Amino acid sequence: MENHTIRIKDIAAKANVSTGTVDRVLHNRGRVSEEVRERILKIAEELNYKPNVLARALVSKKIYDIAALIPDPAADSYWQAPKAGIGKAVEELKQYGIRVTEYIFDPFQVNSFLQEAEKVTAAAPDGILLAPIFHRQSLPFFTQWQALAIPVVLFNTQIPDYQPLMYIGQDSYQSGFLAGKLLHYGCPDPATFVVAHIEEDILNSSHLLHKEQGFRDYFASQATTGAYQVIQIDLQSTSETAIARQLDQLFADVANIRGLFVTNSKASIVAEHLQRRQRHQVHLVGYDLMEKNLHFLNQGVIQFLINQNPKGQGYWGIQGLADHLVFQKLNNPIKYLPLDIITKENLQYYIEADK
Amino acid sequence: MENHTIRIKDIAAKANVSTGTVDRVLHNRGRVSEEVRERILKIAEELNYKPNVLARALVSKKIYDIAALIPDPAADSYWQAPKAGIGKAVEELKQYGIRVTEYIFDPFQVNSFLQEAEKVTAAAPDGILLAPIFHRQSLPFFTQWQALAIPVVLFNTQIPDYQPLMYIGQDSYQSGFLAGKLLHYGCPDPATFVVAHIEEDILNSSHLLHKEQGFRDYFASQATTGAYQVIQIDLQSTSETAIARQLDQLFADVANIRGLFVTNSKASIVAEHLQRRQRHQVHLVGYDLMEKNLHFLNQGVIQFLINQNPKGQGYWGIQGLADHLVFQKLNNPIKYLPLDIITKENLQYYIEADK
DNA sequence: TTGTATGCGTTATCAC
DNA sequence: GTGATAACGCATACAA
Repeated sequence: MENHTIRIKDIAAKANVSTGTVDRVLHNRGRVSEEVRERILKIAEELNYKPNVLARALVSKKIYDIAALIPDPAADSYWQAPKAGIGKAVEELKQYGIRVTEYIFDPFQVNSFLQEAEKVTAAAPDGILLAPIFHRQSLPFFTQWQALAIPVVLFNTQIPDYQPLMYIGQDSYQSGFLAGKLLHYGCPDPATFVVAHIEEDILNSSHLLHKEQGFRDYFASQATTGAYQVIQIDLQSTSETAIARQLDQLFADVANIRGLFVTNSKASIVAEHLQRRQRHQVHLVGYDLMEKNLHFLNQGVIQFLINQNPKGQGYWGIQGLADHLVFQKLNNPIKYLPLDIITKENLQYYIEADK
Repeated sequence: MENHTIRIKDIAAKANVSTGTVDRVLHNRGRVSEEVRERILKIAEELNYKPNVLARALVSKKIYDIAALIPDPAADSYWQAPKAGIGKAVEELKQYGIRVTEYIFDPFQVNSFLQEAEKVTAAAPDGILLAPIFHRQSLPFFTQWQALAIPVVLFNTQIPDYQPLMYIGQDSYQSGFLAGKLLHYGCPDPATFVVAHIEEDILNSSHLLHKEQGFRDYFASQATTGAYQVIQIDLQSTSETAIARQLDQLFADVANIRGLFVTNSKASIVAEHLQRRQRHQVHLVGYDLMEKNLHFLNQGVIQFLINQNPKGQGYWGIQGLADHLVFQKLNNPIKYLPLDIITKENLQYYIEADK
């Protein structure tokens, strides 16, 4: 009864060669006769050899440098969470030689992104984690990095027509679909629902359009179709009260609005307005556990938040890169994180959740 | 610039002793003069020494035997998931010397539990993971195992007045509270809501009573209190159609029932009845992603399921034991898993979720 | 009471 | 082309 896990030594013995030779074929370093090579490969296969990761990490002095190209949390606090997730992954993986250098850009300054991306290229890291919020501007870098054979993991925003090593994030379309369900369930009677985009460059943000499409399709898919109307509004805060004015106008123009769906993490801006105008009959669904959102969730102004699990996105992004670089494990190229439904009553278990 | 992580050798050099001596004080094996002992401890502290887990696991031939005392999935398929979670954790931890032996008991046979628990005691494992669904019968074993200094981790069911190494599971009370919210949000008008316990020995299952209490308290906490009535029903299926009869009786006796809350994983039993009787206006909330439940979730008969994350419970249970046994890491004694809200539209991301 | 030597499985550097 | 062999950091049997 062979109980012990089989090691390089075992396959060396079985093949009548030394461990050095086995190692050379297992790592494709050549300098091995074809005949021996095939024999060893076959035996390794038969014995179902699995390298001991611990021993490998212990002996390997190789440091894997990963560049994390992420927006500045100081400019938009949403990005605190992915940063925290990255930190958590680093903590777990540093003993395996994973190092992460962060390149922080201003999410409102394209130039800042371009600068930092250039730095990343110059640093020639072993892997790149990136939130490609500037769609168009990201594309040339992808081709650069591809040419340099640097694996890239994307999170937060999916980029059509580009296949990274991995994408980590949510299915935007389905999350909009879910938002439709949540508003509909709380208001089954015929009504008008509003999709609100806030302070976004919509045309450069296809994922927000996917959310809107999912939302519209939910209502279109209901049997009693026609009873629901979905309209869209694009809120830009050029001045302090600009958004308030736009919303007042909306409610003046459109009758029977019973629900609003905010497609990014800024539902609190709408919530504040609803509360001030005492529009208790209007339900509100948004994204992300931002402090301000939580305030209005607890007040009952926001009914549900869909958690994009931003911390998990950072965490799994680094993990995915590590799987590729050190563990040679291949993952599914798309990792959709769950669409967590957060309400006042289950919030507490998500704010301290680790992953 | 000292960059490398500090090792036993480093502190040995600094203390002018050998690595063997340092090792002896670090592991409290005695045979070291008090003077040297203190010096070493102080230096280790100063240098912030952290043992290299990899090297330790590599060299240690110690096998940690963990006994998992769990109900038979064949008797109640709910228990498949914790079993799968245990398997996943074992897969990740076996290279650290973690072995798990499963002791499977019939969840409907107290004697079966007693037998298996005795076996566990006889096996004298290094740790125990247990779903204590037989409350009273578990208690004497806890004292036995405590006397033997075997760490115990509980999952699924919290036991009052007993402090295990860790409890993994949900906050039953809060999940009932959440169920109240979900039914109320979908039916804000005055109505009657029913708490249904199915095929359970209620008096021996305090966690179900906690769910009921949370549910009741939700409605009691609403401003418009008095508008909602909450009643309880205990469904026992002595015969094929017994439950159908009880439910028919319920709807005959009580007017204006708009929602049902099933406190265990058997909401599908109620769902089947609601569908047959075409009671579309009655909402249904239950627990767990059982195949039958998913069927009715997709049919729209069940509106929401609260996911107890049973796979995660098994997974984190073993992880918690491993943290204690091999990594010497101390965890919070209570790990409440999130109350995941599952609906048709976000289901897909939970059925294949890994943890 | 203390120090030395050996091995865990893998990698990498040498000689041959 | 191939096979010894030394290291990685830690644990431990044994020698001193």
